[in-house]
Amino acid sequence: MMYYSFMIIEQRNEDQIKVQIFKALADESRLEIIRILRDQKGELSCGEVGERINISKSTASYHFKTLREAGLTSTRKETRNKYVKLRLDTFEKYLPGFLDSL
Amino acid sequence: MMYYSFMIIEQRNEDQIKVQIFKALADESRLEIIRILRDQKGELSCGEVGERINISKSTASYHFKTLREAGLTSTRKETRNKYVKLRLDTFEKYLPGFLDSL
DNA sequence: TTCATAGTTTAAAAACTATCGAACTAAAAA
DNA sequence: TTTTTAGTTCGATAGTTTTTAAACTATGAA
Repeated sequence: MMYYSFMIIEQRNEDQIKVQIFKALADESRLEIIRILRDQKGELSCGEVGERINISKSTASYHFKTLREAGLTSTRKETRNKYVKLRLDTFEKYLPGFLDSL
Repeated sequence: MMYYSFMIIEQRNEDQIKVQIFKALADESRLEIIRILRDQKGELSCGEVGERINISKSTASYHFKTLREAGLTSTRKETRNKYVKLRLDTFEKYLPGFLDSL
């Protein structure tokens, strides 16, 4: 029997993924961001979203990172802007029906 | 126009309720507790649940309080024990489909 | 009454989270 | 080339969360 180092690199398990998602959702500013993105039915730049909820740009950036790392949003960079949208696949998989009730 | 003091007691709004629920769900021990209670399809005492996931009784008590205050569980005291069960109404209202996928 | 059991509360430490301004980076506009 | 714009990163700070041991409460058993 051979042991490979990659064997002990424990894969992030499903509960840890869920915990990360719930942490990302457990903040009023981020719920607002999600609601804005849902209603927009498309992409918005980080700046446009940040403006609407009145937080500093560094705080906004922090929230976008939190959402992105939880797999709840994806971003696309175009010229100077960064466009954010919801990852509907993640919402569907882990929180079916949630977006409609938000 | 008359003003009543209760008018300015701002009602805990829906987002705050959701944030509290997501905070309660954002912990591996509590996800385990919820899974145990779901599979039990009935009540268990706090002690019985705590034993199954190997945490100290004060930590267990803290987690039960967190879940209860988020409206995710209810408890009934009988003799020396306190029996916990899920509040399916809350799960249905805020997280339809979640329990099945947990 | 005394002892044991089940659970809560408290206090404190350690880890984590949210926020902001300032400095920074990269790309577009002048 | 220089300046402006959009966003990220850093450092500091204030507040929150998780955990444990110890003290406490309430109930049932001996």
